[in-house]
Amino acid sequence: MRENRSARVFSTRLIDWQRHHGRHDLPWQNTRDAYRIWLSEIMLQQTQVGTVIPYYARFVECFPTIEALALAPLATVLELWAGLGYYARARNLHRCAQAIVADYRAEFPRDLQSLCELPGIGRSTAAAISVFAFGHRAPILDGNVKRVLARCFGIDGFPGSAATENVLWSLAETLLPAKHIEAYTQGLMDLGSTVCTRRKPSCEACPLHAMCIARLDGRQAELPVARPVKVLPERDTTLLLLTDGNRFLLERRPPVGIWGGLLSLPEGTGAGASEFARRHGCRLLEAQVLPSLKHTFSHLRLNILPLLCTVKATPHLVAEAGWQWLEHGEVDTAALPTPIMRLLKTIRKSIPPTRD
DNA sequence: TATCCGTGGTG
DNA sequence: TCACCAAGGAT
Repeated sequence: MRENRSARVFSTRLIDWQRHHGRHDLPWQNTRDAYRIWLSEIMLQQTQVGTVIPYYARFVECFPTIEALALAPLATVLELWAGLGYYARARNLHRCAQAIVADYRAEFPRDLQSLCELPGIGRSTAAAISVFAFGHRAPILDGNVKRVLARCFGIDGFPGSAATENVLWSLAETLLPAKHIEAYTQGLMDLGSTVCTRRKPSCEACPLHAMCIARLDGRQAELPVARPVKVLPERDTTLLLLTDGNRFLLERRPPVGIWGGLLSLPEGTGAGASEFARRHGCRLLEAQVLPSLKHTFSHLRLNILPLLCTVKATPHLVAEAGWQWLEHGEVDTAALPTPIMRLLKTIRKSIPPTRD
């Protein structure tokens, strides 16, 4: 009974706050187009709004409908996704579009269970689509919501742990209002990203401040409980950067794993550079060790040691399957991971174009 | 179930 | 420079 009243206060204040202070003009708002809502939700997974906006615009322009996306080659999808990270999302996006076209006549299923079974759509994303596209009652639980709930209800425990996450899901379910589910759901995310921020939350502007346990106890800085610290493993890798002055030699990465499906530079050793060049129809002219660059993933610190190999390519050389000679001018639009993209752009500037 | 998956913002 | 993490999902 008390729980119900608390839930009503929570949702009522949040909905009212969202109407006056929430975000209403993001590119994927003010539509019930499930395709666009889905696309935005996938891009927004672990990714901030400001980063997503330009990618979302390019996708909508290039693929106005889910059929257009389903019909596109995966390589094209990856090119547009390059730089956004978590590339499994792009592969799942493409597979999901094809599944919806093939199995659902290009219309998104309207029930939560069917949505959850589609590639790349988990419980929270399925709920967001249900709410914003269909107006259905379903709880989301992203990083913003976890933070708001952990503070407001004083939930101890790291939200990434299964036990704490279960508590948060139950809470999210309990709090759902009977009406205005869209404003409620959007309000939860807006509050988390603009008021109940990770550091220095603006509690004076919060519609929940009177009932927020973290604020009442002065524990805003301690909740939600931070991830347990662990040292990231570190790895060195030598990347071979073959160029004949006009082109770079790129390798298609395996479909799963780091940078899955993208083009990248082949791993190798300095000692094998000459043999490597010969195997690709080139003669090694000069090898130059470039300054190393560090790249931190969510689970790994990679120390990249680039080896610039200037080669003489045989005329009309064609790359083998899985390999690709990329013209210097094609670098900007290729499906390259960000550090490789940056590296190639840097090198390109320092290499005078050669003529045959 | 804990780990694997990118990148950029922020202080 | 560095830690921490953001509209999470798959395995």
